[in-house]
Amino acid sequence: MAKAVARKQLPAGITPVIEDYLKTIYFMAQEQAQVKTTDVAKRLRVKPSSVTAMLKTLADLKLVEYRPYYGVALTPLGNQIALEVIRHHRLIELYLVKALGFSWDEVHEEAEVLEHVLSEKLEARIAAHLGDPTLDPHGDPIPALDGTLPETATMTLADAPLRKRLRVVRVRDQDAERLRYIATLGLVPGAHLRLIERAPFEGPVTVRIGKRVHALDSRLARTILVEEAPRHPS
Amino acid sequence: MAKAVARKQLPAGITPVIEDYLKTIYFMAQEQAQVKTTDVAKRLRVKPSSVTAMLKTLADLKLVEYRPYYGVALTPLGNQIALEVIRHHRLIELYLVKALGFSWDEVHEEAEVLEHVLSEKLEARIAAHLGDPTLDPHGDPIPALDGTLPETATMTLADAPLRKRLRVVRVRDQDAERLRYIATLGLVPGAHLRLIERAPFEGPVTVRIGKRVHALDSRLARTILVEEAPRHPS
DNA sequence: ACGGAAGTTTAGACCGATCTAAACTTCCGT
DNA sequence: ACGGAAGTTTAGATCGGTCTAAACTTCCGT
Repeated sequence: MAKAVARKQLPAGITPVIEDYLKTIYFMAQEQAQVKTTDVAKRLRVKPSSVTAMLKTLADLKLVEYRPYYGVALTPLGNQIALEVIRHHRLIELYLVKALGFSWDEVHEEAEVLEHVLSEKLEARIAAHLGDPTLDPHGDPIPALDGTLPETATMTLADAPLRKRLRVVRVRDQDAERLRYIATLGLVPGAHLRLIERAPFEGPVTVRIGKRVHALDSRLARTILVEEAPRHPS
Repeated sequence: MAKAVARKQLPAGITPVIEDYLKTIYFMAQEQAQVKTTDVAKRLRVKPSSVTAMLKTLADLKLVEYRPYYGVALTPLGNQIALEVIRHHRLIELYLVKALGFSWDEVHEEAEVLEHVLSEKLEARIAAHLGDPTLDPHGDPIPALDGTLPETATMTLADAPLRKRLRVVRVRDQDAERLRYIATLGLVPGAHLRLIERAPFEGPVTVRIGKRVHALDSRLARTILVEEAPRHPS
């Protein structure tokens, strides 16, 4: 009982909250050049002043480079920790689906909590049990132990070529409702489809999956990553 | 990200720390009539003054009955929460052994952390996956959802009858080192043995397990619960 | 080139959980 | 029956993480 949560090796005082900040900064850095206080605050649903305070703490711990009024960036150490947490998250998501029958829209929430308390030992057993997987249930790449991140396709359904045979490789969404909707369309990783039509002015996109045809909002289409599929059906 | 950890239904502000206090008080109450501040402090490895502070908090939350200078006892509500946490703990222990190949000496530590973050949904899936088990890997009973606790044998190896055929039903120890030792002796739940001799003055106890004979310290023997085994081998 | 809006940081407070040091109870042995 | 040791509680501090309110920067548009 009581005993402190032992953390692998490096820095001692890494709390779940710190892990969340690092993860957030990590994700935002690959969406925008400058990661700013307010952005972090919005994502984490805290006030900007709280973020400022935490950024100072993180800077003291050498986890981020923080320049007041300008922005923040992860140090190599901060980056490594972010990737470890993301690895935990995605391993857990996949495990819950594969081993315990969760659906892909349920696992994000669970993983959000568990990622912070997964011991190295448990992580290893889970990874082994899954055969050292590289993709989670949404097609998101699972960082390897050495911090390597398998890169995946970058073409979205919103700008894929018409008429070609495509395969869904990744669905970049964590909202349970939308994921359920997307699943009813059959737009899960591995699914094959063709882009029939793209309406102008960021309008909806029409796809055929099997025999069914669906119109998709372009914002939704932009969250679905695809690649050109090799000659003929699965 | 961020989102608060939603707790089932009843009281809102139940933190992991509170859960640990409740669990501790629960266990101590069945070992001794009076649960006193210092005892709790020792078990949780905090100072007595910290315990006093927390007991007041718990009393405000109607989780305990606290009488200064005398002692503390769980209310029905506190008891219920303690049992929920214990259920989590033991389900997790069993799951780690059955599903992920952990050994019985590794699981306590893991469960100690995970018990506080297990969602109701995950608990349900794990319980179902295990077929709604009633005993964890050490033979400790798993509280049912309704708070029912399957009672197990109370006869210890230290005061079991000589020469009779016995079966180990429970090993009341959480120390990894000792558990490993006990396992090498084959004294795991389900094992059969006979008590050969009991040295006087709380001296060691001699047992035969299969063909092997071992002398056990009486304190160790007292942590091993047995029952008389029905006619003939497993 | 400069004034104001938007964004950011500082100052100060709070809460949960812990600590140390000091005061207070309890109770046991004489 | 009472004095002291052991146990317990109070008082006040600290730490992590958050908040509000006020001050300060940045930068854009005129």
